[in-house]
Amino acid sequence: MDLPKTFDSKSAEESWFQKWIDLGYFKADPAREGKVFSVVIPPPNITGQLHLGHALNVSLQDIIVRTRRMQGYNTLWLPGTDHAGIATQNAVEKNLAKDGKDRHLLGRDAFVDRVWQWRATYGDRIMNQLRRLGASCDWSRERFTLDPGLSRAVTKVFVDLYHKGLIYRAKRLINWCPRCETALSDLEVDHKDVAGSLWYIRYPFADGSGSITIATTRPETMLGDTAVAVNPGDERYQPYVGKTIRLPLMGREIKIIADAAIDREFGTGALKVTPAHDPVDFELGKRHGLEQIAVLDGKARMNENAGAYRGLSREDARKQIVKDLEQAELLEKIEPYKHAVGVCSRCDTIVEPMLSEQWFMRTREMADRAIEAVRKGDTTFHPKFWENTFFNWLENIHDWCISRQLWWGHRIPAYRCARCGHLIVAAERPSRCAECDGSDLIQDDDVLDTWFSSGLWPMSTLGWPDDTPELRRYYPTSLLLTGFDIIFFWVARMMMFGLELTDKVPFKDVYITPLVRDELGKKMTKSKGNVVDPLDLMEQYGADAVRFTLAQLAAQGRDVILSHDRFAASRAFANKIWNAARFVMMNLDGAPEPLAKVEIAKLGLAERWILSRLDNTIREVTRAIDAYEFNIAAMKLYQFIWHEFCDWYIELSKDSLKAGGERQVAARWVLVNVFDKMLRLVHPFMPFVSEEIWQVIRPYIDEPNLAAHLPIAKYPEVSVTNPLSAAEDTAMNHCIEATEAINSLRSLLGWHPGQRVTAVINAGDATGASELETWRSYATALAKLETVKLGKSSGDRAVFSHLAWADVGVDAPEGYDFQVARQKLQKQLDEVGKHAAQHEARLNDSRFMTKADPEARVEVAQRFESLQAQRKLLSEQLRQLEERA
RNA sequence: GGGCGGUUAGCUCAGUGGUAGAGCAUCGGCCUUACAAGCCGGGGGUCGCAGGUUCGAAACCUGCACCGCCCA
Repeated sequence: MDLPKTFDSKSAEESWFQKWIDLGYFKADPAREGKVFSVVIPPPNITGQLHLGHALNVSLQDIIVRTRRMQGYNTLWLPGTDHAGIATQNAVEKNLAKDGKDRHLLGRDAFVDRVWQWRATYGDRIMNQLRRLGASCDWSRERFTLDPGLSRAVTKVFVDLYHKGLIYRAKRLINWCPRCETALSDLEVDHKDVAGSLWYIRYPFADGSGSITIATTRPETMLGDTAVAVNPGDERYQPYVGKTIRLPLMGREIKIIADAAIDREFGTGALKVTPAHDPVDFELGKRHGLEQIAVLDGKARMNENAGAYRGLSREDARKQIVKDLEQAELLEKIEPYKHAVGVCSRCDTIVEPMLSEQWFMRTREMADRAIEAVRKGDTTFHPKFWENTFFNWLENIHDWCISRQLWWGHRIPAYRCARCGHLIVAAERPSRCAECDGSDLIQDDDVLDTWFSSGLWPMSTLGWPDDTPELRRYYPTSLLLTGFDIIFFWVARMMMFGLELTDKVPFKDVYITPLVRDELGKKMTKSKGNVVDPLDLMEQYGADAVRFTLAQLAAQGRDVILSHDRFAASRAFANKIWNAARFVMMNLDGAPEPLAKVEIAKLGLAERWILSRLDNTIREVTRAIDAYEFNIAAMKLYQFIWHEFCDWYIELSKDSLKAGGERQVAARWVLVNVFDKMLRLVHPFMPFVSEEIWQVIRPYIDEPNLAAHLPIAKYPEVSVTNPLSAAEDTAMNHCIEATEAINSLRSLLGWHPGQRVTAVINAGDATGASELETWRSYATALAKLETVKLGKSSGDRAVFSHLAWADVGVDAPEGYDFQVARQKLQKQLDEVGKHAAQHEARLNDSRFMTKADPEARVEVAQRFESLQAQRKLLSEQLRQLEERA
């Protein structure tokens, strides 16, 4: 069968993925026997487009899922998306705004219909992009956080936790986004440093006896001030405590109070207190029983409590107030001041701390259980240091504000009686009020935080609260693989919910992926314009190369820094495998299908060597994947396939293939056998190229019940008995070292690469002779030798290279300038001399000789001897070269 | 302000106490019938800095610097 000269990634990607789906290879069957490996995808937003974070995430998940599937596990990888309350609502509102409309114009039901339409159009986009990457999810089980089943779970949890007292309603200072017009949780607020100002404002005493100067970063909130506070230990202000102030611009009388929380160093040491608009002031106000006066409305405009400033935006109000204070000569000074402001993580608008009645979840006990579960090792993080981040957040967690003033999401199952005001929390809308029997029950307008539903994801996607076969079989899941930025949003909340609702951790392992950065090491953000689109990369290099590169770069504990060279190298790697396949196929002309098995004992040294190297690769790749060391697994595969299989075994097989007869039969069998296993190992990393090739190799594979396609082929296992003895292993290593040394000398001596040369090997002991015979033909082929002799120099034209176990010499061509070789040998001698001196120094060091391990002493002594011998030989040869030069 | 991670070849990274490595890039030579997205060979590093522990430190400890991130 003829294969084209280069690998066409596109056609392979298109043809195979659909076929695998059609054949149902990725479908999970809870009824099947066997060990379980289950993963739920961290659900991306339906608003999202595939970015490199997803690509990395999904590539790594797919690598481990495909490996486990091939290893015979009952494997489930469940895909899906979350409804992304704020983000999706924003997207649809933006579209409406284009037509000059807003959601209020449409009304709630019509607007929600619009969002569903939007989802129908765009909601599958990211899932389709994951398919292009080759994600072997069970696509028949795709879930969405607003699916009926998942919504039922959300409602049940809300109702149950409410009745347990873990969910409650309270009036508190919360984070409010005036653009989204909704409450936010602490996590949805980002902190940004801004170059602001510190305004020093004089607050006159009511009795006209003077004034006290306060410093603030937010002069506009002074309209809501209900006190001025100083530290009780601050001598400067002690006499003023208890005095009354007339609040400028408002004329209200407020008191000066003392509180230990006041930082004397900040500003003047006297602070205005605005309990309705500042978290610190809120607490302070509670301690001192201060009035809470809100001066801003939901759009962050000054409200009816703001007197003359009513209707102004907070920005305009600030300007006007500063101006007015200046005019009243109450503004003492303005200093530049850098401070942090909270912004909405969705729309970047500055968040307003607002006094508001919201739903909260009590988190302390749930957080403690989650911490305990990780401490006990029920769930383990990889890399482990992320556990600190997890603990730290949970230890300092506050109650979670879970209500959002949005229309897109799970509406809160709470109903208020219009007649008596009684509150009922129930899964189904009650028909009558339990208190007054009134029938006019109004459901709470608010919806739940999206993370409330995604926190239930590992359970709800498997059918919880019902006791389904899926839940019994696949929960708790084996692994959650996600980015560190999601530790709080998902991991922590899934842990809290999982333990609270099922008494089990939701996943055994948590693998935290690194952050993907651009080639300059910068975080990719839309605003920087440095975002690399994985779809472009796939277009350019192929999905296999993208996957393989991401796996290679995913070293634990490090960020992934992109490098186009790496992608190109991976594409070259795919092509290398492709061409190795062409070689194998070219040599299977006329071979029986399948090939008859050849006994290991009848194989040549090279054949048994490559089988042994294959075993080694299987062992190391399997171990690395088990430890989530994807980069190491990728590296081992690369090393084996390119260097051991292609560079050495394919080259060595050529002779046997030409020879015909039993040697050809044996070489063909080894080629197919190794190639088959190799493709199976590489398949989880590069699913498309491996399948494309495996299909043409497959007819030659002799295996009972051989799978039709790679995704369900058996994962390779290490041979029961090593095909290679220790002595043979040594022999083959000698062969490789000698060949490399000879090639190096050929180059040094200026031989044309095609020219056959004469080499001599001086192994110095009797075993060398018989060993050489086992690999003489290999070295002859790969080092392009005319002859290779054993023993001392063949004459006066040889130049030597020194290996630990032998000297290897190559004859120089006519007219060769021995100065070149001399320089080279001198360099070698310097190197050996340096090392010898280091070893000698140790042996002469009495402290080393008395304190070092006995084995270390012996080792150093032996090495020194060997180095000395090398040094002697090198000097000798240098002397000879000098005679010639 | 508190915490975490990183600093090894031009680039991207391995390397957890005993002779500094890989891939890419670079340089020299090769169109050797699987592959020029290739083959063979070469050059290139005071392992961020300063102390300490140790017979011995790229590795372990302390401090510092720089880069990045998280939390407040």
